[in-house]
Amino acid sequence: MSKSLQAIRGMHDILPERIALWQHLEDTVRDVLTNYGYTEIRTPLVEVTELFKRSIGEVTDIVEKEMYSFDDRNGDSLSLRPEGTASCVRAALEHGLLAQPQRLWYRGAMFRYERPQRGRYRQFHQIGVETFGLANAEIDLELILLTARLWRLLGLNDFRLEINSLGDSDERAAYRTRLVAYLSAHAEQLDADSQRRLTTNPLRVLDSKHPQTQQIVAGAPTLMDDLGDETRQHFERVCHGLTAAGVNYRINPRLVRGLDYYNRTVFEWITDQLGAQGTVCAGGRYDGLVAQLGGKSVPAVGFAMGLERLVELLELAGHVAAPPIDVYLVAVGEAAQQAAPIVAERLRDAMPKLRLLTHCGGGNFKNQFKKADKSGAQFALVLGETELEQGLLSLKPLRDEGEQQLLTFEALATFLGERF
RNA sequence: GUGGGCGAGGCCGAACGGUUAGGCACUGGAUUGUGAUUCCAGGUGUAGUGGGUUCAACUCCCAUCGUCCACCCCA
Repeated sequence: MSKSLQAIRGMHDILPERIALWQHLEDTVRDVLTNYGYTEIRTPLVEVTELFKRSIGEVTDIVEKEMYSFDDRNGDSLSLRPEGTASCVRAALEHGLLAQPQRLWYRGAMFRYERPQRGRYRQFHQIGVETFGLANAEIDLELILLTARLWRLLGLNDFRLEINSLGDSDERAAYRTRLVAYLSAHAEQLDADSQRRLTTNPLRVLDSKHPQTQQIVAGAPTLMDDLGDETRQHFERVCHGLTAAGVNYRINPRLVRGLDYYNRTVFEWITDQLGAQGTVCAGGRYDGLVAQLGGKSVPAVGFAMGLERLVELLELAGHVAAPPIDVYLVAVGEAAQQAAPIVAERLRDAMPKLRLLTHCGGGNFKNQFKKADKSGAQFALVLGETELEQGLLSLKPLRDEGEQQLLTFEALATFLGERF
């Protein structure tokens, strides 16, 4: 058990008992996105390392110490993708998708070499959405409203929405200077991590969890004061739209995102039910990234959600979507066992929607009925010597009262057809 | 990378320095062609691994591996 082969630390199997939950989540998200006019894009799991360095930021933790990077056989440095936006932008650029506005989404595994803990894994799964060529606040709003709808459909209502504006790059630079000045004046009261970030990434000091640092931060200047008219109006339009749509939100002036490419609107959906990793969906605007990766300047907004975290919430909420089957075909005796798959095919032809499980592997009646019961099937369909001789099938209800009846195939198809 | 908790059968799990409770699940039987209830019987553990202390270790100590939680970071 302990010394046998096992999955890599932080990478987990998703077992059959849990798969219904995953599929429910994935299907719901896909349907919502499709209905909003978004199309899926699929990109490779591996990209040249350079792509992530240039998009996420060379000095971010993700790039500095969390990427699974390796040299290809020809010496190129490649990396497993730690997030989806960079690949999406790369693909859009490469295939000339950016001449028009695009609404794209993707799903799949991401990889980060972090210490695993609740809600955080080395291989984890995201569904992300990226829009290109849309500069107005309305698209920021659409994305947030879309996620709000998604939570409603999933029955997840314990989230809070936090939003902020990071301004444009020059505004942020001005703010950064003011912030560094303020924090430097209190440098000796900051925790060690925050002192270090003072030089590397001062904005991140804002969301430090250290109590004493938080006290200092509480008195810090806020970015809002440095926003110009245009940026401010953009943000206000998003806020007003949320209000008009009846979506509650909280402006959190200390909300900054960990990836360098964000500007203007940033938002996070947060829950308190998952311990320390409470962010379930997060994103924002990144108008500079496309140009940064070599394209023309194209505005962009996107977000990503963490599926492991959402699945855990669905589970906590009591969603147990085990897929029951409709009919379990019991076949006892050599001849019946051989005939069963053929009969099953005829049933499937007649009722394409029927969820029919054929018993395979022998066993007596008692044995097979036990399995029929366990399967959750509504009915057991019996094919034994008697049925075979008479060319009939027995149908027995397993979930409610009712007699077992001997039916012709046609009568059976009619009966089941009315139900499934 | 830092700090802490935890490792017993397929799963969960009590107690205890002196030959490992119990529950669930599983298998067979009571029922020869009929499940879920009930009753009876049964199998599965060198207690993650290695070392130490002890007359004696699942229990105490150390190491190692794994896992979980938190910091960091982030979905």
